[in-house]
Amino acid sequence: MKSTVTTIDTKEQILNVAEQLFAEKGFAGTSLRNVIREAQVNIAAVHYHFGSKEELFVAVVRRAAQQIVTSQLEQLAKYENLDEPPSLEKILEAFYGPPLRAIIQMGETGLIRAQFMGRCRVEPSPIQQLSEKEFNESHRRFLDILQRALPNQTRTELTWKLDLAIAIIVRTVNQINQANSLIHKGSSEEVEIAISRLVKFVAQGMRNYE
Amino acid sequence: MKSTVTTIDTKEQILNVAEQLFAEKGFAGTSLRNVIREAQVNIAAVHYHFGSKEELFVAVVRRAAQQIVTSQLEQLAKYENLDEPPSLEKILEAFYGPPLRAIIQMGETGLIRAQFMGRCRVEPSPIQQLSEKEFNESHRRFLDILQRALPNQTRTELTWKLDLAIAIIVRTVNQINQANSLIHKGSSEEVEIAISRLVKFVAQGMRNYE
DNA sequence: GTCTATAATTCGATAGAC
DNA sequence: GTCTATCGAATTATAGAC
Repeated sequence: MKSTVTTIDTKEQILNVAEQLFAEKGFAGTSLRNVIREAQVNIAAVHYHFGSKEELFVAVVRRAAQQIVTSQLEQLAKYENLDEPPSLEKILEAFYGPPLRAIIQMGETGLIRAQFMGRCRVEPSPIQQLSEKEFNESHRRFLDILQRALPNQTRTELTWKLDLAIAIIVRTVNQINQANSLIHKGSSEEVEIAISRLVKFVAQGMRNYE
Repeated sequence: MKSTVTTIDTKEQILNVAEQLFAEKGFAGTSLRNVIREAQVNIAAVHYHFGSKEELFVAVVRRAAQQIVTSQLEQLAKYENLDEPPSLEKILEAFYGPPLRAIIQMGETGLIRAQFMGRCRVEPSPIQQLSEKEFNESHRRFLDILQRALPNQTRTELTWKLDLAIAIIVRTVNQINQANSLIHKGSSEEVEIAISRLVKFVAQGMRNYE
C-alpha cells in the first residue's frame, strides 16, 4: 500500500521535526509554520494527521515517554517479584540506566529527545500535565520498590527524593556536550561510568534520613 | 515629584506582572498584551519604559537575580578570607539558605520568583544566556571555595556537581506547596529544617568522588 | 491525502496628539 | 509620561479543489 507508507512518512516527519522544535523553543515558541517548513510538508497535513497543535504535542510526548517508561519498567520487573528488595543502587541503576543508554545510543536524536522531555516538565498547564500523566505508573512502581529498599523513610520523604532524582537526570541529559558536563556524547564506556557516578551521587543523598 | 512616583509605580507594576506571566507561560508564551491587560497600563508604556519585550525580560531577570546573588555572596564573604576553608556543609548552607529564606519570606511573590528563575534555565537562546550571565560571578566564587573544601576533586567534577546542586534547589523551590514536596509555605522553622535536609542530601553526593 | 487560498486573530512596535 | 490609532507581519485553523 503505497499511500499508507507515504502517510507514515509524513506523520513521522512531522513528529520528528515537531519534537526538535518543541525541545528548542517550547510549545508556545514553536509555530506550526516552523514545523511544516522544516518538515517540508503542507500546513494542512498537520491538521489532517493530528487535528491541532496541542494534539500534535501530545503525540510527540506519547512516543517519547513510552520508550523511556518501557525500558525502565523492563529493568524494574526483574526486581519487583523478588522476596528480597534490591539494593538502592540497583533501583537507581534501573531508573537511570535505560533512558541514558538509549539517549546516547540515539546520537543527535537522543539529545533532542532529552531536551524535549526536560522542557515538558516546565511547560505551563495543560501541557505539563499531559506529559506527566505518561509517567504516573512508572513513578508509582519505582516508589513502591524504593519503599521496600528504604523501609525507614516515609512515603513523603521518598517522593520528594525521587522527584529530585528525576530533576538530576533531566538536568544531566540536557547538559550533555556542554562544557564541564558529566557526559559527553561518546563511547558506551563513558556512559556506564557516568551512570555509576550519578547513581552514587543520588544514592548517598537518598539513603540519608531523619 | 508626583510624576516620578507615578512612573516608578507603573514600571514596578509592569515588572511584577511580567515576572508572573513569564514565570507561568515563558517568554514566548507571554504577550505584551497579556502583561498590560493585567497590569492595567497602556501598551505604549511598556515600550516607553523598557524599549522592547526582550529588554523587559532582562529587567525582570536583573531584579530577581541581583537579590539572590547579593544574599549568597554576603554569606560567602564570611568564608572567603579565612585561612581554613569552611566545611562543605557550610558552603552549601550559604548557597541554599539565603535564597530559600528570602523566597519563603516573600510569600506568594517568592513562589512566583522561584518559578521565574527556574524557567529562565530552560528558555531558548538568547533568553537563557541573558539570565545566566547574572549568576556568572557568584557561581565562579562558589566553585573557588568548593575547590578549597574538596581539594581532591577536579574543577570539572565540581562544576557538574554544582550544576546539579542548582538543579536541585530550582526544583525544590518550584515544588513548594505541591503534594509531597519538601517544603510547604509556612513557618520559618520548617524552612530551616528543609535547608538542613537539602544540604545533607547534596553534601553526601558532592563529597563522594573517584 | 495533499494542495492552495484565505478567513479570523493576535502579535510587537511606532507615530503623533495631548 | 500616557494615550489612541494603526501598521505590517505572523499566527492557528478551515474551506474546497484535485
